[in-house]
Amino acid sequence: MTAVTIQCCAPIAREPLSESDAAELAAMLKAVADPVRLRLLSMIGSHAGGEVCVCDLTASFDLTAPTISHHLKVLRTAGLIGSERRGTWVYYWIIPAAVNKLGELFAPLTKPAPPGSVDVDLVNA
Amino acid sequence: MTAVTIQCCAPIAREPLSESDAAELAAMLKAVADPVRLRLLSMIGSHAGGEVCVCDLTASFDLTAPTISHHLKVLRTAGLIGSERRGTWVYYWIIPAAVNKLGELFAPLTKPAPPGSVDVDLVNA
DNA sequence: ACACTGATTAGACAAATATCTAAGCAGCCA
DNA sequence: TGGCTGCTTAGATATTTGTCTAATCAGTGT
Repeated sequence: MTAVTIQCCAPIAREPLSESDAAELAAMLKAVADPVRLRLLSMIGSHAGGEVCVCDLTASFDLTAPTISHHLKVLRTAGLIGSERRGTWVYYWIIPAAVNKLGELFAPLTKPAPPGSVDVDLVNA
Repeated sequence: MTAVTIQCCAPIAREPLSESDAAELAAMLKAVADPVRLRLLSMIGSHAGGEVCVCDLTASFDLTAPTISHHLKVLRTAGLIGSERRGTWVYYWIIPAAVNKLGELFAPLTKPAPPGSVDVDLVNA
């Protein structure tokens, strides 16, 4: 299905990143480099149905609603999630292309995998 | 210290991260969520021979030596690179297992999809 | 219109951080 | 020994950031 992989950069261990690519990627990484946002992203991304209501997220944290809202905004601004209001509630979903982009950045060099087929199996050990 | 945990977590879109896993991963991500450190990491990781002398890194940046040293320390503390002094110079190398760990975090879920599995259905259960 | 709930925005503040200068440490070489 | 170079540590500072409270916006239902 050739997942939509925004092409940006080679894996980090293949060639040096340009200054601008590094800046762009660092901005995305900064968005996920927070425990709360990481959990939010995984909650949203792993949720059956592909969408999560904010109301289902806040309960899992010991934080106020504005704080959760702030973190969601950071993720959204970074292009990692999308959102839409439907009636009373606001729903969030993950944007796979953006997440894939990060995955490719740290992809191992043992296998120069073309987009779509990532066969990381060294987890087995 | 930086416990070198080779394997840690399922991809971010497979299941919600635990609080402690999120904290551990966020610490690693924070280390790479900086343009300078990203470039340093890619310079080190992509260098032929697997090692780079600090003296070869500083020239590429418009920063003072102590600042570069600081960033290298952050990467080293996060377990992403190793270092050793040999004579006059200090060499750095990448630690692939740590980088792979990040790659797996953002790995796409294309593979473990048995027929009729939960894909992206917009049905509100 | 009004009240109520869900979510975001605005503003404030403490904590973390990226950068610098100055100082210290480790090897080389004359 | 002394001086020189490469790198790190220490301390200071301005900026960024995570969190809160208070206020505001958006929808629903009397």
